[in-house]
Amino acid sequence: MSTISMAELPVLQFEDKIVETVDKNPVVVVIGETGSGKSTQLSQILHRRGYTKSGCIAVTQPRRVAAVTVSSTERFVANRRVSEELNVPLGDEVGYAIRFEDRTSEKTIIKYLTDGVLLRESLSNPELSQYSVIILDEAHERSLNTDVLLGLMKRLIKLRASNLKVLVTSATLDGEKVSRFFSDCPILNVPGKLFPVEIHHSSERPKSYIDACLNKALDIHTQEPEGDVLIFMTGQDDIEKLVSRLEERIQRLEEGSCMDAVIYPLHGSLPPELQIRVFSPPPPNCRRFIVSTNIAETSLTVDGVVYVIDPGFVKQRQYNPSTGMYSLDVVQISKVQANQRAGRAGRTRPGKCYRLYSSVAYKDDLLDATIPEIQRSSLAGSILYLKSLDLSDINILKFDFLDPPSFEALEDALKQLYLIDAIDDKGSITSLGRTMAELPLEPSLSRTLLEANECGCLSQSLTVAAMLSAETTLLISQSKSADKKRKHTPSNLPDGSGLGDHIQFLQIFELWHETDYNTGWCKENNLQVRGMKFVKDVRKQLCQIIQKIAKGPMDVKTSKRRREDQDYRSLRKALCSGYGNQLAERMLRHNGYKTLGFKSQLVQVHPSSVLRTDEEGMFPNYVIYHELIATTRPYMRNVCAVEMPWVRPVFAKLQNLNVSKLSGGANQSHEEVQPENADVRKDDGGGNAAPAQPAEDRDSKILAARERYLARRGQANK
DNA sequence: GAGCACTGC
Repeated sequence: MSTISMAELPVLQFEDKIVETVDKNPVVVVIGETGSGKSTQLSQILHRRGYTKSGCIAVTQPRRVAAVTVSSTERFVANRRVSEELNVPLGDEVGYAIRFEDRTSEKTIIKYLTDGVLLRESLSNPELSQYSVIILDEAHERSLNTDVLLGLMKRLIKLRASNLKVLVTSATLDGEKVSRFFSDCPILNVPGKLFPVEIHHSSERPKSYIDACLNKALDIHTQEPEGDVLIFMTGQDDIEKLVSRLEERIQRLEEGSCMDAVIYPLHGSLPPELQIRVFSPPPPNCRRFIVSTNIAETSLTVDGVVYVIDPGFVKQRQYNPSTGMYSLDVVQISKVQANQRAGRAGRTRPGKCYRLYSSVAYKDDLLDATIPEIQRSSLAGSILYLKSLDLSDINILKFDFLDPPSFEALEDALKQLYLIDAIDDKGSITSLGRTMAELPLEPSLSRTLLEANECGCLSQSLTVAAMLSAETTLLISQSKSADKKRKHTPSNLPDGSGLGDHIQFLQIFELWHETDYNTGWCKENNLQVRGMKFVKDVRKQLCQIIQKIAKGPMDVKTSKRRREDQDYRSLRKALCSGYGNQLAERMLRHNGYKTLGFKSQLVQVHPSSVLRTDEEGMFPNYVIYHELIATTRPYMRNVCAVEMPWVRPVFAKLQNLNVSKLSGGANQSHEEVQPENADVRKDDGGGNAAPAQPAEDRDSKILAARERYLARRGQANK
């Protein structure tokens, strides 16, 4: 609940300046710190000044409000506030659209939406002609979708120069860069409403972060006046360790020597009822310690925090396109993140932030901004999306990104798309690819769905795709101690008939379906109710889209498994069409696997898998995997037993792969794949953009990979 | 006995 009245919002003092700048320029960067009111006021200012006469105003956000915090009518904080201030019912003049929920009407003139939803709209209306203004809010968070949108906006303002205004809100540290991207457009600075935060740096890095956090927390508790403490850790493990040690040390403090304390862990896999504890105020004369992952950096705002302890690390997922493997690494945070964390101490009154690193380290070691997601992800989905837009004036490899992904990452995406028939051997999108782009799924799953439709197991594949979309949010996480207790009470959940995790996902959902989607059943089986409901929603949405594509009813009904397909052969075959490039072959005498994709690697089945071994203790000869993830070792996560002949068609395509053709021309040289307008961005100073590889190097790599593949294929055929 | 940070169409 905000206590700042409208008149106090800093952004309003700049109204004339903002309107004048927007009038004269197609794109404006707005640097507005927390509390400036930019999310709620920019749209209203432009509405007041007539910008809604020719269309509506879109305000995009990278995410909706965390599901645990809100009632069903507050998907965006800003959204509710704007409708109140304009004194109109939500969903009329002011509406919102998120996945599964469109609360807009013909009357809507200001529309809040996630950037993913705007991308979907753009698919059916590439010029986004209904909008006169598009505000990309929180663009500094640089989500994958925001980056795609930034590129599309740059293009769109050329096409709609006369009737479109774009506003991009950003952080202090990278506003210049965004401005350069948009041909040096003006930057407006709007101050925030945060209270001052005193920053204390350590003189050196501690040997143990947990110890250092522990000591700092106790110092605060014994020496500083009241106010809650927020501590940023990298993951559940460290959080649990710190929480238990902090509890122990605080108990040992002399009674009456300081106020009471409560300690709350906070991370995404915590059940909602434990997450919301941090929103209820503490009892009187009691200090709260919140030991949290990054979730408290942007997603959840905890009121009452006065002290922040920031060790300077975060766990980050990144994709390596040359191996097709994800890794989850602990990395240093960026300056933007460090400032965001510090700001969490100044929301209600002046605060303090203790950084467990030196000011020199802040200045010299930390990157200005976090490496954008687009440089850390597999791009198959985004590339397929862009291809389906039919931007005839641009080559996909020249698409103008604020931070271009590496050539390797683009090439990897093209190869993946080719192998699942989404693009042809010249790199043009196929009709299959167009259909795949309509589905809100990663391309490999879209492909599986379409194949399953041909094989008569569409319904099952819809379930698997939906379950995989929610997967990580399904199981309620157990702390280590609870895990030990559970060992003797084995799960009643089906085991995938030993065929692997995909099949288990299918069986779980079918069982839930038989209970008529009973929430008690979820709890009994240690499944997150929210996660399972999400699966149901995704499945429903996929059904609707599939039926729309097919222009008629399809067999999408969830049903008990049919007698004639006891071993799920059709489904597992269909999976091979989507995941043919993610096939692994077991080693001769042990349970390690080697992958048979572009680059062969030694990997293990993830310990959480339900894949079963045979009488001799061996796993199946071939499996397909959903993803490779390197944690302590390289693992295949979510595997499914398959048979070699099912994958042959994909292998035949691998053999004929000519990647230079896929990327738009056999003679394409290294220079040609630079983005358009490269001149504008030569000195973007980010240094994050990975350089494109020389063409000869690429070709020799591909040749070598092909030889290895042919050698393997010879063996496999024996 | 090893382990998944956080979002989203």
